[in-house]
Amino acid sequence: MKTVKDVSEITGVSRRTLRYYDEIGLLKPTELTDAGYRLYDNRALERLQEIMFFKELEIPLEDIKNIMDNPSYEKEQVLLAQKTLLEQQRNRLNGIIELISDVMKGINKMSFEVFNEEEVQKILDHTLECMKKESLEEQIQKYGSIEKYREHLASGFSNEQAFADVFKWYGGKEKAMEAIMKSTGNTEELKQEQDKNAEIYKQFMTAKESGDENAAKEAVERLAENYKIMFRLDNARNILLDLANEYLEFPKLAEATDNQFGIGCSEYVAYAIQKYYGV
Amino acid sequence: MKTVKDVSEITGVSRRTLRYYDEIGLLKPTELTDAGYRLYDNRALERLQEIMFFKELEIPLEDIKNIMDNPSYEKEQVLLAQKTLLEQQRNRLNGIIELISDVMKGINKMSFEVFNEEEVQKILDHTLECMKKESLEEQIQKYGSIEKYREHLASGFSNEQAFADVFKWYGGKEKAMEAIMKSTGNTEELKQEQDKNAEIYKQFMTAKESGDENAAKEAVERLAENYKIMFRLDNARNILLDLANEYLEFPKLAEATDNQFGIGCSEYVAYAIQKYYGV
DNA sequence: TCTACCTTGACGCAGCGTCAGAGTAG
DNA sequence: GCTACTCTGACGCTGCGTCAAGGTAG
Repeated sequence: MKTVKDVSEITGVSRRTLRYYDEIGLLKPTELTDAGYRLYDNRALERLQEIMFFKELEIPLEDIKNIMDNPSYEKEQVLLAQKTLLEQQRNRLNGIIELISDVMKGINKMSFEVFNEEEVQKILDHTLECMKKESLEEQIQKYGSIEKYREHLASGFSNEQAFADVFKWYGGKEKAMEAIMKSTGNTEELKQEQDKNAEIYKQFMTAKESGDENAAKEAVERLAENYKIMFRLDNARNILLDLANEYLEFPKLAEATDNQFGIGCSEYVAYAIQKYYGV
Repeated sequence: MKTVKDVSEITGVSRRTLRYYDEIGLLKPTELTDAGYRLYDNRALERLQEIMFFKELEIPLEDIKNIMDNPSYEKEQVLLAQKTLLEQQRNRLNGIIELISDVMKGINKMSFEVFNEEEVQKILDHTLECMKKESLEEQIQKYGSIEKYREHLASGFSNEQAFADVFKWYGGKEKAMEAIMKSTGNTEELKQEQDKNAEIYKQFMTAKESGDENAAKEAVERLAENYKIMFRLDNARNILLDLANEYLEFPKLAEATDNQFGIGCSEYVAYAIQKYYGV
């Protein structure tokens, strides 16, 4: 029979932990002395070893208790579930690590303010200037007048949620400004990336049909690269995660995509993105 | 000015969270009404966005507060530290994921008991039988008699800590028994793996001198493979981590290794292992 | 009697979720 | 006066670390 100190020294588990495991009924001492001292035999030690093993796998104590007290509780199933969970966590960490790396590359440009009135006007001026005449006239027809159209654009910029998103994607005002100024105009250039996007979506559908998870993973990586180029982003994680949410929450957007690339496409892409980033 | 509900809806941050951030002084409302209602302006929203950004990077709220309230607190430094931390966590997860995979392959053999007296005798018999005559006689000379030597071996098996370790490495009695029975005998075969081990240690030293972290990582992987073969293990994570601990805690073992492969070798190997598994 | 053990109880940690009970804006 | 908001407690969660005050084994 071993006292708490013995057990603690043999196994490296702290006395407090032994007390706690007794409290929650995970590891009861074999026997109690008259004075209430906890005594453990070898069987208890073995049980403790098994507990430590499962604990290393980051399995919650409550689950460990179930696994061990309930033989019918299939260990294999628990292990598989835990593995999946940990893989997800790892993917999430990978996404965050990449995000940090990308942010650090442009750290000196970080500035966390949002556009003011003047800046919005500047962006609008630039946008309208850069628009080709035909498409501008089209919009004017649609909105009645250039002022109305300008108002419409401005409303997009005063939408609080949009601000929040822009902030999230670009990590700051300066960068967003810069990116917008650069991108409002070169519709020609954008065409290329849009074509590439379509190609990537086809890759998603191929992956979907063959059930090739690795191909889906690669497609997400390519999509991220393309988004970085298209939107002048340092990192595409946030914008892709938002895209996934939109696909899942707004049927209209999902429908449009599905019409173009096949039914279930948007949903598949959304889940692939979420899986890749571990959310 | 926005109420808590407004802010919550715009940013997706819960009301309770806003209250908590007020409590800990991370985000104070811009103003309080006479009735004590919290009101936030756009600047507060911007600050909240920045908070959310850092929170996504898993940076503790206390650190976020420091970063934001103290401009001298170098963001770059914090980000780098956080990145390192997350990489470490990821490595740990990778190690555990691999451990689970390997355990699941042999899940049907899992049985969490430790050797009993009879089994120990069986192992000892087998060991002595398999020993070559010369080396056996050598040991008899050393210990005085075969009984003394047998006792010495048995003492190794009744060492509680040794039990705990064996359990940890093999994940169960059955597997450990099997492995021991198989391995006590073929000293010839073992020689090969020992040579390979020496080669791997040389690779560690090369990596050490050139500062090539990737080479060190590969060496750890090779070492793990070799240990799996040498000790008939399903997974080498635990035994390597124990090895690293021993190198760092017992100078005698470290010295022996250093004498063979160069000064600082054991320490380097130990840290490489720990880094690889993220501990 | 001294010392090295042992006991229980209770607070603290991080970051909120989730009630409850009571006041307030429109 | 109704409803939808707001407020401030206060407990709960996980897995222990870390005192504190007091009993016990040898």
